[in-house]
Amino acid sequence: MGVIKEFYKQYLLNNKIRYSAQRDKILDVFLKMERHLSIAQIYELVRNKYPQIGYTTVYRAMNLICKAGIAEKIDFGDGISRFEHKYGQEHHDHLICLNCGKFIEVIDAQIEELQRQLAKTHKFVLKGHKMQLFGTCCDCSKDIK
Amino acid sequence: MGVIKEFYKQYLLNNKIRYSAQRDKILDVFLKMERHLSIAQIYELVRNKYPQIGYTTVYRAMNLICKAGIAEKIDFGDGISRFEHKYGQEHHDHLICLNCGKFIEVIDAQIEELQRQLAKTHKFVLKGHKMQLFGTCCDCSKDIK
DNA sequence: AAATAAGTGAAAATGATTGTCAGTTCCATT
DNA sequence: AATGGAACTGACAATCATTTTCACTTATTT
Ligand SMILES: [Mn+2]
Ligand SMILES: [Mn+2]
Ligand SMILES: [Zn+2]
Ligand SMILES: [Zn+2]
Repeated sequence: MGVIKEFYKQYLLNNKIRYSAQRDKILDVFLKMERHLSIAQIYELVRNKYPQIGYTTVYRAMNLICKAGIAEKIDFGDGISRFEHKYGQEHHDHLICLNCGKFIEVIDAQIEELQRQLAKTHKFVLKGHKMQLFGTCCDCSKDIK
Repeated sequence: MGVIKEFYKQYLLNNKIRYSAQRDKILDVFLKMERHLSIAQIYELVRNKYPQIGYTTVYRAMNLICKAGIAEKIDFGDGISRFEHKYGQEHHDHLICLNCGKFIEVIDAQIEELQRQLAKTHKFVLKGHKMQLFGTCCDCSKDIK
């Protein structure tokens, strides 16, 4: 059994939440999936393997998985929440292509440090941040030109 | 007549869009208002002065004002769009208090420069960015402690 | 003035997300 | 093993911000 599943079970145990068959299957799907899928896409994957599981249950399970710290809900500003892996992943931000929707995960230690300083300057206790750079990716720049 | 209103009229003229009484009044309200108001709040202000103007018209007018480059729609991730002044304003990002909702407008030249470099590194043609720092503001830190 | 185009506002539609609730499953206690 | 309560499920309804529709009015052009 994977370490993440053990971690999840422990989280549920600590919070007196049951580890149901549905939650197990949805976690499996999430752990195997590509990054940044929407609920609709995750539900589609779930439905292929376990057609009896409902949409609402996927919603609830994903919210639980987020609360446990295994997934993170991300918002690219298009009204659709996407989920990405969080457990054991380092923090990163996103470069998003406005043309094809592709995105690149980026991390810049200098920016992160400057963000901390900026918060300090304004006497904010920093809890997190969101940074998204929008533009045209390398491939799309060629096409457009 | 203010320079912004002239600019708006010119934008509408260039795009063969009429300058209606409603659009005029909604622009007036927007130009006088505080920053970062939602549609519901803008509509409330509009309704006080011009009770005959409908909610839908406010929506449409604000979208136009955005397209003209006079307002900018901002998304703090809570499902509600807010609008801020853009004409003649310098770009800035936001520090947002998770406790009281207050926010501070910030700009950091070093971060902006590093963002440009980061995009360049990944061969992205940068069009814009969104950066929000979340935390607890100075006042709320006191209260919580 | 007539014809055409654009704008308005009330109401309905949309779409993502959350709440409800009757039926089911799980667990601890007898 | 039986039972009673708590948690869970899934279909459906509700919510809420935003967009679309459409009959009607207003402005512009011929
Ligand atoms: Mn990512
Ligand atoms: Mn601002
Ligand atoms: Zn692209
Ligand atoms: Zn605060």
